[in-house]
Amino acid sequence: MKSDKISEAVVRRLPVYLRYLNELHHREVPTVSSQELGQKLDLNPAQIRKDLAYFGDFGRKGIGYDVSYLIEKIRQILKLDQQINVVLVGAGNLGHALSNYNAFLKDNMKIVAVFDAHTSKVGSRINNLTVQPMEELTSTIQDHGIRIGIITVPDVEAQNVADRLVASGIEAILNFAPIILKAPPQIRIHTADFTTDLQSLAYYLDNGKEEVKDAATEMGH
Amino acid sequence: MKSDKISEAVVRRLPVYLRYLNELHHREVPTVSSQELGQKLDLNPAQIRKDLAYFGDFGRKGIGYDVSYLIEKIRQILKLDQQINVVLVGAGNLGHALSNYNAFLKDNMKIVAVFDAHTSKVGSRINNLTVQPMEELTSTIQDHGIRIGIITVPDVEAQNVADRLVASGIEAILNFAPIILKAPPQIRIHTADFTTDLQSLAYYLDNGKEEVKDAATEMGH
DNA sequence: TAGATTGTTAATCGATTAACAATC
DNA sequence: TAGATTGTTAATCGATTAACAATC
Repeated sequence: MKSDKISEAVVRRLPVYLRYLNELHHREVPTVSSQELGQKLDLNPAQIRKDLAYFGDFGRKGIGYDVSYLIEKIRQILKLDQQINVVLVGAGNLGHALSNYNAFLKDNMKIVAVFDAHTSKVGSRINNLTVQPMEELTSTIQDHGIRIGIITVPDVEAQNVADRLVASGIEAILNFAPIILKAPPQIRIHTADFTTDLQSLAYYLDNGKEEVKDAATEMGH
Repeated sequence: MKSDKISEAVVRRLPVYLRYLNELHHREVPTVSSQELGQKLDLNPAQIRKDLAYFGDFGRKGIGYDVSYLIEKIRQILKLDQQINVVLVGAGNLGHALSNYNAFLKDNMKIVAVFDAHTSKVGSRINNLTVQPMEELTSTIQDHGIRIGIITVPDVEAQNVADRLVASGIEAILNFAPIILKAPPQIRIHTADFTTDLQSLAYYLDNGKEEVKDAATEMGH
């Protein structure tokens, strides 16, 4: 166990582990090896062991990892052992879709407020939350101890919304607007930009179309 | 110019460059340096030059890059100089939200068909497309020459949908279900999983809360 | 005990950054 | 010409993987 600087790549894999561990737990599987995890998650077993070892000695030699115990530990590491309140800004289609994922975010993250700058949206109900006007942003964030903001507004408004979230004391932002947000360095920003995802996929389309059939032998399922 | 193996990291930056270049073009800026690009996109200028140099000598020493020319080149590299048809499977909230992004995907990617397994959804209109039943999946993909599939179904259905997309001749998949899909290696899969994004953000929340104020000096805006 | 599997070190691999000659 | 900026090589940095002693 060492707690130097954990790389973002490691941190991003933890929720992936957690998700599959939850599935195992649901199936009442008591233990799992890095081998099995690696196979299921398309990762190198050594990498998984190393990732986990950054945070503690969670496994048992010859046995593997106790599923329930590892779930508990990863949830602690990710701070999902406490409720984390989230605010969503932008009550459009995407914001609407995300607010429905509260069920998914069961691990103690919860969207507790929704905001929109447009009066046409304010007051409408989204998934038993009432869309609030931007004027109430700061007070709501502070009153509810909201720590994470999700931005689902059009790109031209995104930086302004980010600035307001930061000014209101938010600590991290998940940004769905296709723009690079600027913020103070202590604010963590993840950008979820599926236009970028989709366009980079296009690169891998095979225009040649020749030797595609040969490669089809090794099926990974 | 070398065309060995381009790493995925490089490919994923290209759409980011393209997006900002489009903005510059819109503002009628004629040329841009790697320096300026780096500043705006939070990337090292040397990295940008290197990324672009994989594909050709697009810049001019002492001048920088011609915006229009670079846009043209990147679109060619990403294969966005041709129309790429996309199918979306899963007409729930998220699918609905994404189908509205057709405007965003202006660079010649187009969602041309939407499918759902549930009879309650089939026949309804989404963004002037009619939701089709799964039985028509293969024929529609083949008739429209659809090459990319977007999966927005619940996680338990995702692998099955992926298998059917692959069997229908799709070449790449953008997966929004929180699951690791298995597919033959020649099928490119990108997973856009915002529960993972959000949970990894939680890690960076500062529970100490002490020296936050000091770090707030260097504002990146 | 024998087999399995961890935690960790060392080796490898790959990606980022610095530096600079070439040149617009 | 002098200043700016590319393309590219070399140096650095970091992440992944292999290997194996420790041990359940």
